[in-house]
Amino acid sequence: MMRIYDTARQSVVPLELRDEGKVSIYVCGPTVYGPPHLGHGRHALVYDVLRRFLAWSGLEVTFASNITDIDDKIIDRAQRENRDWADIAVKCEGVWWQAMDRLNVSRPDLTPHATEYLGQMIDLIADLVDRGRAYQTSDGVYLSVEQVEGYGLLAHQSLDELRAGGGERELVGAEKKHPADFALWKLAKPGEPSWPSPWGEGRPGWHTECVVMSLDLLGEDFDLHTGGLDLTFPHHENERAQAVALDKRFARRWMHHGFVELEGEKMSKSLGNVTNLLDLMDRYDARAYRLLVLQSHYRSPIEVTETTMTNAEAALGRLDAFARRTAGLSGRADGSVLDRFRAVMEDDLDTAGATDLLFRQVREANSALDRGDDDSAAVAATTARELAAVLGLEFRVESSDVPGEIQDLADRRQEARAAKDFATADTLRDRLAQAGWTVEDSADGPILRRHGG
RNA sequence: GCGCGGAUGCCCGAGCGGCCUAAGGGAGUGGCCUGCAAAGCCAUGAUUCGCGGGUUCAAAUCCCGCUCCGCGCUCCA
Repeated sequence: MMRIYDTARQSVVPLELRDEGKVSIYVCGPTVYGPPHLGHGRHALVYDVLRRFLAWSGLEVTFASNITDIDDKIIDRAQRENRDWADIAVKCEGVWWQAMDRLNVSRPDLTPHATEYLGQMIDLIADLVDRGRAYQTSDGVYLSVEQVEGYGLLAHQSLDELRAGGGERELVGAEKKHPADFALWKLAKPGEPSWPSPWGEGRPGWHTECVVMSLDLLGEDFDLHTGGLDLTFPHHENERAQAVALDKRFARRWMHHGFVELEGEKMSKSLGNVTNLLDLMDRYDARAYRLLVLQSHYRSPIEVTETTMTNAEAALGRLDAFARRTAGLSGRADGSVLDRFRAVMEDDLDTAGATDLLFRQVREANSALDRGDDDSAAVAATTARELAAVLGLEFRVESSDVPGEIQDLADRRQEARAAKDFATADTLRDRLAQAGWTVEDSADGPILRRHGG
C-alpha cells in the first residue's frame, strides 16, 4: 500500500483509501494572473507522477485540480493594466495548459473554476453564518477560528502561538473577533467584479472555493489533498477550518511538496532571472526539469541552476542514446524490478529511488548489448521503458529535423570516410560541431543530433 | 521569539539504527571499443555523512547542545 508523509500527522502513514481500489486527489491549482513559475512546474510534476504511479498500480484515480479565476491578484493586475479581469484569467489559463503540455503533465480529470461555484460558495458561507461560526463585518464575512475544533492542525501551532508571530504587523480588519479569522466573503469596492449575496455585492475569499469544489467533486472524506509547502498555512488550514465548522469530514491525508530554490545572486545573473517556467523550458529541454524533480525527493528543496539543469540534460542524453540504441528491441519487463519500483514508489513517493532503478536498467541494457546478449538487453530495455512511462519521462528516439545543409555536410563526411580520407572527414565533423551538431557513428550509420549551446 | 525543514564525495542528490557495499545522475581520470571521435562498457573516486557531546553490542541514521541555511507566522501563495 502507498505510504505518504501526512502533514497533519507529521509522519509517513499508509494511504488508507475511503473506497477500496479508488483514490480521490485534490490538488490546489493555480491562480491565473500571470505566467507559471518554477514552483508551479514542480507542483504539477510531483502530482503528475503520483497520479501516474497510482494509476499504474491499478487504482482508479480521480484527480481534481482547480483554477482560481477570481482573486485579488487578478483584480490588481486588471486595474493596473486597465484590462478586463476575466480576460486576464482566460489568457493566463491558456498559458498554464500550454506549459503543462510542454511538461508532459496529464490534464486533471476535473478542472473546476472558482467562478463556476459562486452559488455553492454563498450557500456554504450562509450555512456557516447560520451556525454562528461566521459573522459579518463592514467589509465582509469572516470565519471565527476560535470555534473551529483543532485549528492549527496543519500549522502545528496553537492560536496563541499563531497570534504571537508576525511581529508588529498591523491587524487587518480591526472588526475581526480574532486576528486569525479570515474572510469568506469580501464586499466589493467600486469597480471591482462582484456577485450578489445575502451580505451584499462581493466576491468569495480565497479559501472557500477549494472546500466547496473538493467536497462537491470528490465528496466528504476524500483521500488526499495536496499542494506546496507554502499552502499549508493559512490556505489549507483555513480550508479545513471551514469543513470542520460545517461538521464535515475533509481530506484524509495532507501532502505537501518542498520549494524550488534558485541559486544566489551570481547564478541568477547567468540564468537571466529565470523564475518563469516557460523561460526555463525555452532555455532547456522541458524533460530536464522533470528529471531534476524526479531525482530528488518531493519534500526536499530543489536547486534550479544552470548546473543542475545542464546535468539533467546530460542525463537525458544518456536516456535518449539508450532509447535509440534499443528501439528495435522488445521483450517482457523484469517483474522483480517492477516490484522493487513499486516498493520504492510506495515508500512516500521515492522518485529518486525510482530513477535509480531506471538508470540501472539502462546500464544493464547497454551492457548486455555490448556483450551481444540481445535477449537480456530486450528485457532491461522493456523494463526501463515501463518505468520511464510511469515517471512521465519520454525518450527522444529520432534526431530532430536535420537542416539540408547539415545533412549535406554529414553526407560528404560519409563519402570522405568511405574513401578513407579521414582528414577531410574530420574537418567536416568539426564544421558540424560548430553548427551545433554531433555525429554519432552507430552500427546503422551516422546519427546526427543537436547538442546544447 | 514560535513552528516546519535542511547541512552527505568536485557538483546535484538518495539513504533515516545493523539486512547495504554510503544509491543514482553529472563532471574528472585510466582502460576497452573506434581510422579518430561520439555513444556505450569496465575501472577509479567520501576509513566518512555541519560542529561538540551522549545513548547503543552497533549511528549518516536516535537524544542533547551549538553553528549556519531555507520557508511560514493572519486573506501579501
